Amino acid sequence: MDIQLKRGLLDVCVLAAIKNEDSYGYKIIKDLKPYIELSQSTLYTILKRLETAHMLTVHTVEHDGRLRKYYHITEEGIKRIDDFKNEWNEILTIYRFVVKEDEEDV
Amino acid sequence: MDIQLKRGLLDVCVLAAIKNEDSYGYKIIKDLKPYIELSQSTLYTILKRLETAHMLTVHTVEHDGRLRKYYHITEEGIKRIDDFKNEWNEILTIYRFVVKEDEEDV
DNA sequence: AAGTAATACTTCGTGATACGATGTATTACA
DNA sequence: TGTAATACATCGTATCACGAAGTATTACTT
Repeated sequence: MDIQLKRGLLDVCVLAAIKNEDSYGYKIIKDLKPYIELSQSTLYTILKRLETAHMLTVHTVEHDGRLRKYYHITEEGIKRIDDFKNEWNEILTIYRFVVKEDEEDV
Repeated sequence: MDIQLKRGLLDVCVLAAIKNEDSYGYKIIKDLKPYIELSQSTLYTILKRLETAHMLTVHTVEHDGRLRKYYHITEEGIKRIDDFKNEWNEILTIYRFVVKEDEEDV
């Protein structure tokens, strides 16, 4: 998929991935794989960004002798998903414009 | 609207705006305004990028004593719109994932 | 006649971002 | 013994949207 189209979707996808259950980096990548592929460097960049924006909190848990960083969504993170759902209507309007122009002469 | 969400849509919108009739910068901005707002600096950056990518061609026409640069879509530009329409299904899948996760506990 | 809005294109600088490359470290399995 | 899987971190880079500022003409308003 076009890189540019992914932008704007990535943050929300990550938030959606941790919304119902706290999760950690490696699992998030695997969970999202069927929908959107993202590399580790991309994911950790996003997680750090979302943490700075207070959309999630982090807590470290020991698991099988190694550390895992679990990410927990905050109220602001939930609001971010809501905002996205509202913005979706604008996206749809734009999509319809493109299709309309495209089919005008078919 | 979220800046990131606009990315990926911008290029295609501009191409859609010139698809049925050659147009020029100032008019493109006005035509797109109801759907997506973009500044002059943004638009001209996009037009230059699309020209470099051979998705459109430029020809200058004198109009009322001043020069106007008309943009004409190419086959590749038309293909770009087609590609976008295909990618739209992936976007929809992602959208549905976000909504599904979001409504799981409602 | 003077001033302002609209038309029309250009360039510069900047912050945000996705991602490849690379590194570290442990566990599981062949 | 080796390799894949698990798990997180950092650096550098190219791309990009956009504000700011500039240039120049036409059209209107006062």
